[in-house]
Amino acid sequence: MTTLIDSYAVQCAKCKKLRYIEAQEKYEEIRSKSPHTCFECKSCEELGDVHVDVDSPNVRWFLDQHGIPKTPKGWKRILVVRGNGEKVDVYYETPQQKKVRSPKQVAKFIQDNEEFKDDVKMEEISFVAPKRMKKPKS
DNA sequence: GCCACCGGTGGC
DNA sequence: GCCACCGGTGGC
Repeated sequence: MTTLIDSYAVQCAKCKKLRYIEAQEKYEEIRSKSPHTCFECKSCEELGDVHVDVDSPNVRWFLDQHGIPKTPKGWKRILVVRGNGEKVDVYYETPQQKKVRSPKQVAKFIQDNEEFKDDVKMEEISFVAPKRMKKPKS
């Protein structure tokens, strides 16, 4: 069974609470601007959405890097959690539903599909994977 | 034959 | 030592 990352949360720069972000697109928007533009809650008074338990048997937590570019229109960024739950593989799906998994393959795709070359730039693609969150050392 | 998935490693 | 990237292959 394939496990995909399909839920996203961000931390408010002010109150430090975590907020779920409904859509991947919205999440990517926030991530692309971070850390230069910090996310803030609409209302810090409201209770946080989630409590991170890195040892939870039900939920896996991965931490994303800042500044990953927004996925180009027509493309999909797919995050597959490996069987052991420790590592995530990043794939992109092209507008033709072809999966690519390295910058080299993206470059080749652009080369082979001249008609799409204006829709995607190498700088808009990042295979940097989120990392499994670990318990902070006490 | 394809491709989802994982292992290994070069480059940092 | 880590991890982005790629090679190889088992299962279909």
